Amino acid sequence: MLDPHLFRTELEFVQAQLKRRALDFDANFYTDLENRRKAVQVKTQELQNERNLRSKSIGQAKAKGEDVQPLLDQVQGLGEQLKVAESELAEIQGKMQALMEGLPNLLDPSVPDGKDEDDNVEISRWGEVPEFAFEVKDHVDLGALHQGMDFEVAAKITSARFVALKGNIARLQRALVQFMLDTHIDQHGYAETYVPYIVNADSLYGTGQLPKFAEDLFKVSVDPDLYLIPTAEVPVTNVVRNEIIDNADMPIKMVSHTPCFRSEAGAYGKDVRGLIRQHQFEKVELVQIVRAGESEQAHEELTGHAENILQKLNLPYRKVLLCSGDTGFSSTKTYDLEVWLPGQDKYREISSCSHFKDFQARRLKARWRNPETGKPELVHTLNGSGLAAGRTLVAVMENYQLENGDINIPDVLQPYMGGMTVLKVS
RNA sequence: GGAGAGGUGGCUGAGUGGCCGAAAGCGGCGGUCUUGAAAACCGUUGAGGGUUUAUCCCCUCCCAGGGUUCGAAUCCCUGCCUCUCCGCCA
Repeated sequence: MLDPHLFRTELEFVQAQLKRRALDFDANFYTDLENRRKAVQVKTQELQNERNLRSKSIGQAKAKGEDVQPLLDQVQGLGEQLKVAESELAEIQGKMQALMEGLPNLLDPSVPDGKDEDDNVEISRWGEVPEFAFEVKDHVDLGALHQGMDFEVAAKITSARFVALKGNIARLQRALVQFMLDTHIDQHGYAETYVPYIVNADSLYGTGQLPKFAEDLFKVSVDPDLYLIPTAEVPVTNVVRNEIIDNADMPIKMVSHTPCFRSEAGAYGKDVRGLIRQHQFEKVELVQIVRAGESEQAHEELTGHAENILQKLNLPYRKVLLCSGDTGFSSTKTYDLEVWLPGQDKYREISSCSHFKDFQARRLKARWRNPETGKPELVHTLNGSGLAAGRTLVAVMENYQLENGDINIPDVLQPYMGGMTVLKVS
């Protein structure tokens, strides 16, 4: 949610900024609503004040043993007036709320204008794209060769866009997760966090998935409304919902490994082969809750933490700054990390690191107490994949493959694989 | 699943219709004292919003949502959550 104060003081600026999102914000509609809100709110509060004063005098008169009937006669009808005013106010506020919560975050000035992913800006590249002296296999063929990746059996168990992993391939994914967690905990200073995988609507509202993106979610219960998490961002960031955090506890850095569930509505026909786009996948997520002045630097650092995983795995990747048209609803600025996939002969997203400023915090009512002012202030939130484990598994398999289909195990993963150095095709 | 007890400020906890945004204690902040610190003492200390240049003033909030009433933390209804005991279970 955007700062309502900004709308009142710098409406043209907001309008111009939303235009970068290809959003035509109707300022007249807003101004109209806002003027009505102001008038009705003032009127309502005046009536409330009058009611309070009169009620108080009735109380005092009664205490003195006076006859209160004349006073009671005076308040005749006031309750009805107030009821009308209050419901009118509630209606206007509801409309205002609906308008505001549908608006995306304003983009950071450094975000380039553009229409879609083709206009994203490459910031850097790391690593050598491997040259193979043989025809490379993609992870689907490699997985089949190792009898470790079975899409048919998954489809039988549930439906399309799921996978069953077996044997060393399953273990390799687990090794990746353990390695990522240990690195973020021991080297990057994150606190391991275990959270529920089913969340309520308030939590999804807080991070911005609801009310706009309900169709992307798996709903598992109607009463109460509960959903499978699309990312650990939701439960982990909601740790601080409705909290006022002590200065001493800031900044908060949490890392969590969870499965993620996405309905992928509207993605039919995209990435139908393999592990790239599934309804369920494993991800290690980094979340930071920081002071306003620290968030930009935190964003760079957090992205660096995700990059460090790729570097330790020696996987070639590039860092991309998303353009205005590709930046997510809640984000003010997002870096994507794209790993090289030999099976596709291109870079594919493996991590998305976003900075939300106070956009989520305002929805979450997540604040910290600034010791300088003694007052609560909205925190800034950030998150990023560190990394998507399923896609990392794909990247390792494809980049580390040998001609006969064997897969070398990256050095850093070998301790997690019982000392194995290579996965042999049996 | 059955029975009972509860949800009040940063925390503990009093408050059963008006004098309550709310006692007391703890914690925090400021001060006195002290070379400094501790202790002691004094003062101060919830959040959100409206109006305003600002002060002032006003409104809302005692788990959430409804209701009763001139007036609700307090009474009624619904929901959610927590705790205790029993049963069951990993």
